[in-house]
Amino acid sequence: MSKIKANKNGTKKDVITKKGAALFRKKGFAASSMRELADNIGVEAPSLYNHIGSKSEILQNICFKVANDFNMHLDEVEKKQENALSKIETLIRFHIHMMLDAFDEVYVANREWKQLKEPFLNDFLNQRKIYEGRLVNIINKGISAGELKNINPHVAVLIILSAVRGLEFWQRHKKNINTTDLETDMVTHLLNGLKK
Amino acid sequence: MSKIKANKNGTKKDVITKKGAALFRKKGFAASSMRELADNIGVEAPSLYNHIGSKSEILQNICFKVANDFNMHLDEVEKKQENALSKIETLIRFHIHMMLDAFDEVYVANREWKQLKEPFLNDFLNQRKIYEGRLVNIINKGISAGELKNINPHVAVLIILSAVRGLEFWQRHKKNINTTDLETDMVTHLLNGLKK
DNA sequence: TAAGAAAACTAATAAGCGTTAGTTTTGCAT
DNA sequence: ATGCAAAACTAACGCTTATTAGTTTTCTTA
Repeated sequence: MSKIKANKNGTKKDVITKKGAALFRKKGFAASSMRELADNIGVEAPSLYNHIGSKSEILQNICFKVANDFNMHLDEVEKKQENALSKIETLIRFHIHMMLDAFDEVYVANREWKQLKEPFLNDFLNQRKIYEGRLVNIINKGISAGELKNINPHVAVLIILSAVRGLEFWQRHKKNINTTDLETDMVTHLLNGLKK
Repeated sequence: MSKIKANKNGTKKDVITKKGAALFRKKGFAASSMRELADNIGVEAPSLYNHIGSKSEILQNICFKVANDFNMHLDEVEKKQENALSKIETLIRFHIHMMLDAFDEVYVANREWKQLKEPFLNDFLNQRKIYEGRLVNIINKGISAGELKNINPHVAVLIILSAVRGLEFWQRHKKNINTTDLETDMVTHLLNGLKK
């Protein structure tokens, strides 16, 4: 068959996307070449075009897959009949897990979305704006219900998202800190900052 | 004289560095071209080479200027005869001010250092490692002195640096939140997380 | 005002880029 | 075994890139 291995868990396109995410994280999208990506896969650059349409399309697939994962999870959380604090905890834990489990993809979606072309750039930014708006809503409801401190919900979202994004540095400190410890530390610290 | 304006506060090289930081922040280093940078300054691309050696040198100047500012400030803080908590507060405030006052430069140093060439890449990473080590030391002393909670100092540094870096999103939310309010909010929140 | 230096310009180069065209190889189904 | 489709290959295109060479303009200074 082909040289690009397509195991049961993914098509060849998936392999390219995965390797692309790893490369783009290491070197940045613009500084990565199709030739280098192909080399990492063990194939010549033009062969990639049997499976993908363009370099930009790889970035699109990465960014929108990540965005979709977060959106879908938020859908579920919103449906639940829980108080705001529980919802926020669930969301924080999901963010942490995404960061640890799909590190390359989340990292690229966070830092390389600028390189998306229109109309995808606009679409992506819009989705993120909406996502953050939904988070703000949850916090607002928590404040109204007397669950949370009367803080600026935008600031709260900013702090939470920033803290979780800090896990981008994770690789550098892996040796010094235990993973599950960090998760619980982070959750409790962030939640304590919100609780009334 | 020349078309590149050199006012009393900066040489022409400084102008190029400043405009470079702005461009690299907006589009990323690798996705920025010398032609576009020259265009932003109002000059042809080859003219830039009367003032700088290479594109890469611009990035080096940005990154090491930022690193130097942080290192020199930390030198001063370490000299002071203060408790750990005060030192940390001073440092947090400095980070926030750097982020707000030299936004483009700090942003680029934070996100585009990967594009540095050797030996500068190694040098930069080394400096950052040492800087973080010194922060860890301050926190460790605070713990020993009974000033701070007995937390993992690496986690503490991670959280502080991440939170401050979150100000990268600042531009998007400027309308919603007051600047000085944010600073005090951030300082108190971060310090409360450390205090015993 | 003339001389010299600083800094702009135009033109060009070599290298690398994403991508296409055309061909050959590979692997599966009959 | 044979035929077909998928996917690899080589070669090459047109474009953009950072940068250099050589020349002209601009400003400073005496």
